[in-house]
Amino acid sequence: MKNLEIAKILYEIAEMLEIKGVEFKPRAYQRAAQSIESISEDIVDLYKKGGVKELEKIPGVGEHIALKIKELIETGKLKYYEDLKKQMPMNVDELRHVHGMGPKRIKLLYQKLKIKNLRELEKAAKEHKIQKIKGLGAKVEEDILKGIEFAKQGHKRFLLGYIIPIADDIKKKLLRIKGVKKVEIAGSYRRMKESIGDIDILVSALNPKQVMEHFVKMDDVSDVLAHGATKSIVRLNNGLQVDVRVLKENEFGSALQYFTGNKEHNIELRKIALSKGYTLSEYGLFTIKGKKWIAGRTEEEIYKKLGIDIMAPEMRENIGEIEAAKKHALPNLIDYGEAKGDFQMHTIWSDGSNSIEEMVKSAVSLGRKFITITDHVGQLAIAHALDKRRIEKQAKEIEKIRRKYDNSIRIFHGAEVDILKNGRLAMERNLQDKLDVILASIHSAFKMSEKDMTSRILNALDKDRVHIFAHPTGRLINKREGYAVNLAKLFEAAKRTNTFLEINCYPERMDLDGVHVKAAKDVGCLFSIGTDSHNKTHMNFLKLGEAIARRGWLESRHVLNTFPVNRIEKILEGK
DNA sequence: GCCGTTTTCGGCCCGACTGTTTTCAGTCG
Repeated sequence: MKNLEIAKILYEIAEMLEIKGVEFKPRAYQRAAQSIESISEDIVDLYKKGGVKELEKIPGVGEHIALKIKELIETGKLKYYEDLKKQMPMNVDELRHVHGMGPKRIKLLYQKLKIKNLRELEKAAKEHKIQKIKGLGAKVEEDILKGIEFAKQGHKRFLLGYIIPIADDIKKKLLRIKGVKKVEIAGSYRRMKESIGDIDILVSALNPKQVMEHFVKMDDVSDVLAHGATKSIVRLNNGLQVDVRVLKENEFGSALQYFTGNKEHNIELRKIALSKGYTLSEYGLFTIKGKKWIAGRTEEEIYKKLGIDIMAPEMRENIGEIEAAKKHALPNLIDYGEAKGDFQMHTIWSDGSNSIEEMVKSAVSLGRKFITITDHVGQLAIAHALDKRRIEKQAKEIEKIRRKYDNSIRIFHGAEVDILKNGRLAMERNLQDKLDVILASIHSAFKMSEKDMTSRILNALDKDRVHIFAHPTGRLINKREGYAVNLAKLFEAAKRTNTFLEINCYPERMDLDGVHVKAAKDVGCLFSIGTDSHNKTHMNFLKLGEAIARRGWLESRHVLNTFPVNRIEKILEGK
């Protein structure tokens, strides 16, 4: 049983309790679920290590939820959950994903119309039965139908790498409206989360109404979901939801703080505010008595008044940053622009679409100090994997290009080599020794058991010349889960063998992610960033890698890409 | 059900927008 499976069950329990009208418990289950989602340790390992007591150390997990998790791990089932489901004739999970369907309406529609699932909800709406219920109306019915349409398309999250240009474009459009002074994009975009659900934009302007008018009429808007005096929400043609709020100047900092979140981080902050006799909202920090305004113009002054250090938005996930900020022990994060080069890219030699020289030219124009050509080697026929003969030929071409560009950039000759099923690299050892950088990765037999996959990888790290273990979990966002691997053992092996863990920042991969990076850093691992570029425009993804590093609390000393090139050379040669 | 610089009981984050209403409940973030 995996963390995400357990979290999902806890979320479902929360939803069912909400429908039953139980107070406070839903929040408790949600909080526990959220917490379990965001820890990097395998919850089964935690339980094996220290039993129920160890589980209770997870924030939001107390005695009772810990016992329920124990039951899930040991029996694969949970009686409390099964009993709740028996009391709940409708498919709560399905109905909850329709925009506008909350617990109260799910309950009401079951009581009045016996609606149990999406299909029955759609039927009732089309037959106009919903608008006849007291408290609902024609508009609600229409919105439900729209919500069903959207839910049917699948509610995948959008990839940060592809959303950044769209968000920046909207920002530019808003800045062009007369009277607009400031525009900031908050939310998961500002936290640089690898996937985002919607975009939250904050505007400081003299004329809120006019901003709202312009915003809902932008090109590319397919639906207006809300249009108020200071807040509007639209959906773009690609399905992305965008929220805009207009604020007064002395609210801007508190709003930016609030809408950056995440939610759990904010809840913790508000509790701190209450403990100090303040109340915190998007409109500012106020005294409880008398509602006197204390702060809100900037984020800095809010954190300061709360007595804690301000941290980078990327860290605000309630995974320990507030405790660190209280103790003035926040890390000195790697900055954007500190990664001076790239440790993974492909060319027309394997499955890329640009030549080596085109990649080099592009890298030079981006100011990169080094790049690494890492075409595929191994069994990936689809990727035109290289064999020994072609690697030697490629080496000659790289040598030629090096002479041409020598002063402007260091070109490492590397390869991304498959780790075969038997745990050996698909490249003979004496050839490994001729290359500057060996990336090893899994591209086949994904479905091995965790035990077998773990020893497959560890074997390669131990016996072959592996500088970097690439895209360590193998996940593809929205497409497939990673393969089963014991990350604790992997991290320990990476440290023992001086293997860098890759932060692969191709938008679909973003692998490792921030949570795993933080866990690996805590055991002493080091990292390399690779864009995994398959054409020259992909090299721009490098800053996404820096973002993951920041989300994983890394300092520049943890990231090979920030080292001077001659030091990188020494480190690579040392293996 | 969880949690503690108001500690083992009594709280639990806060506000905008919408639709269906004549003052508010429900949903969302």
